[in-house]
Parts: sequence; structure tokens; C-alpha cells
Amino acid sequence: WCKGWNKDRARDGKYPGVPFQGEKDWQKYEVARRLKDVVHTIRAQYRKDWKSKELKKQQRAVALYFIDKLALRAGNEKEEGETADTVGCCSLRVEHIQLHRRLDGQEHVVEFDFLGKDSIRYYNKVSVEKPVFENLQLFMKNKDPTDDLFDQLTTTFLNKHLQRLMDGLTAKVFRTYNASITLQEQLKALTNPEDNVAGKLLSYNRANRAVAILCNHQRSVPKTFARSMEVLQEKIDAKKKQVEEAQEGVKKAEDEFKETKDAKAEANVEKKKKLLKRLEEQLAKLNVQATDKEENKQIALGTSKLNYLDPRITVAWCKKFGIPIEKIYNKTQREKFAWAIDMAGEDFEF
DNA sequence: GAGTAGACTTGGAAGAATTTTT
DNA sequence: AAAAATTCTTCCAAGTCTACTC
Repeated sequence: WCKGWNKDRARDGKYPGVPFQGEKDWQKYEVARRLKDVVHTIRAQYRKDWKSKELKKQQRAVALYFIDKLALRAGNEKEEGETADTVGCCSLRVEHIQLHRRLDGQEHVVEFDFLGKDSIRYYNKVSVEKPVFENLQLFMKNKDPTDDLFDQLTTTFLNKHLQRLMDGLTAKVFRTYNASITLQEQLKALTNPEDNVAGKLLSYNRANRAVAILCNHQRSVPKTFARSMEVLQEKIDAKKKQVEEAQEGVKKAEDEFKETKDAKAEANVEKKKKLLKRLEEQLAKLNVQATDKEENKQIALGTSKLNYLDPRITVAWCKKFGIPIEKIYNKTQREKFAWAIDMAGEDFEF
């Protein structure tokens, strides 16, 4: 009884001192939103620090650039031996990056290859700004492959610095911020108001996917992937055939109407056209499904959806385009994000 | 400061439940 | 109604970061 009562009371947040459901989550995203206001200053700052005379500051500035641009994790130092040899930004070693002055037509390319959290491989080639490239050369000079790239840097030092720049700011906030802002931008760029619901959902998934790629959320290819892809392709082929048949059906009906000019034949033309339209829609839907599936082969969307994307962005998008929220969030997710569902209007901006 | 205990968040996969296909 | 496929839930390890000690 007591439990339920507390829960209900907590739900609407009308009682001071009683945290509403999801308040922690809400706070997390509010911190990330505040970063939006100062991120330009911070970027200007670390650009300046690339040129600092203090090695420590230079390293901090380059690390921060990676955390911001590539959404790398902080990378606390961890006890050796027992745990797997995984790293994050601050714990990167010389052996984890390779520098290329030119590569594939790009300048100042850094090639990352290391194991991150849960031993998920991070592999990426990124063109960086020239001062960063030069700093990295400096940091790597006279070091063994197994030496720390940022030997002067700790996560504590980095976070202390961030705390000074903005209240509540830590390294991981950049992940939240960049994930959410990317979703918002991608949704804006990809959503076509003319599309039907399936098409819009594909756009949503693509936006979600852009975030998952940024955050390096990978999954192993599902065992049934190839098989179910085949099955889907067969369905598409079958549907194509049906569409062709329906096209002929329309033509035939039209010819007949020309001959006879009677009302019955006219109605038949309409009927055939309707059928064709329905089949074409079904085909389009299947094609969308296939694209989505293929693009999602090795990408896990769940983690970003659950931990990085401000749900209010999604809620606003759904309201704006008339997409039922259940198409995106299942029951548990709707519960988790209940606060956002009644908080955000269609004009919410992250 | 340096070190570390512990609260809290984030992670993919395995197993369970549900939906779709046959 | 069984089988297959998909989606959801649960699990707990692996991270992040603060707070506290020395």
C-alpha cells in the first residue's frame, strides 16, 4: 500500500522534496543542455590550449577535443592484471593510434584502434586539425608503444578543469550532449513531412543510428541475420510480381471501359487502381524494412535510446509529425520516459 | 594531492515473452 | 498449433565520478 502511494505521489512531482519519477534522468539531460550554451566557449578554449606552453594543458586540450569530437569515454586508469586491457581517452597508449600526414585524400589523419568498454573495438580514421596532429607527434616522441599517450593527464585533472568551466560538467556529459544534439539535427535533416509513417520511422531509425555510430554501440551480427534477409528479399520479389500483375489489371479494365463505356466497367477501373495503390504501398514498406535492417546489421540502438538521447526530443518529434509514441518506445520505455512524454510539446528544443 | 570505497550509470548478450509465419 | 523470428526483460559486469581517508 505504502509503496503504491509513494509511487503515485512521486509521479506528478507536485510535492516539494519528493523527487518525481525520472528526475535523475531529467537532471542529466538538463546538464547536457546547459553545455549547449557554453560549448562554443569551451571549444575556443581548448583550441587556444593546443598552443599552450604547458604540456599538461596541451594534453588536456587534445584529449578534450577527442572527447568532444569523437564522443570517447573519459578513460579512468584501472588496476592492471585482473581486468581486461581496455582504454578510454585519457588512458590511450601510443600503440592505439597511428598518424598519417595524408591518407585517402585527407590531411592529418589519426587512425584509432583500441578496445573500449566491454572490449568493444573502436576503429576510426579521423582527419584532425593541424595543431592537434602536431601535438600528437610531440606526445609520441621518444615513447614506447606501450607508454601512455597523455602521460601528464588523469581523468580527475580533466574533470576538475571541466567543473570550472561549467557547474556539473564532466567528461561523460559530452557524450550525452553530442548524442542528443546529433539526434535532433539528424531528425531535422532526414524527416520528410511528405513521407508516410513507415518512411518517417526509417528516418528516425537513421537518426538514432547516426548516434549509435558516434557512440560506437556495436552488436554482433544476429545469428539469423542472413537468413531473415533472404526471406525478406523473397517477399519483396513476390510483391513486385503482384504489383506488375495489378498494373496489367488496371490496363485491362481501362481498355474494357473504353469499349463499353458503361458504369460497371468504370467502377472496375477504380477498383483495380485501388488494388494497385495498396500493393505499391506494401512494396515500398518492405523496401524500407530491408534498408533499415541492412543498415542496422552491426549497430545496437538500445543503449543510446535508453541512456543518451533526451526523450523529449523524440516526444516532440512524434507530436510534430503525428507519430504514435508506441512506435518508438515500448511499454517499459514509456514508463521510464513518462516525465518527458507529458513535459515536452512539439516545439521542444534540446 | 594520491588512493580507494562505493553510488550510480552504461553495456551487450542471454533468456523470456510475444508476434508473425507456416 | 507448432515453429520461427522478433522484441522485451533481465542480468550483472564494466565504466564514471564523488567523497572520503591518509
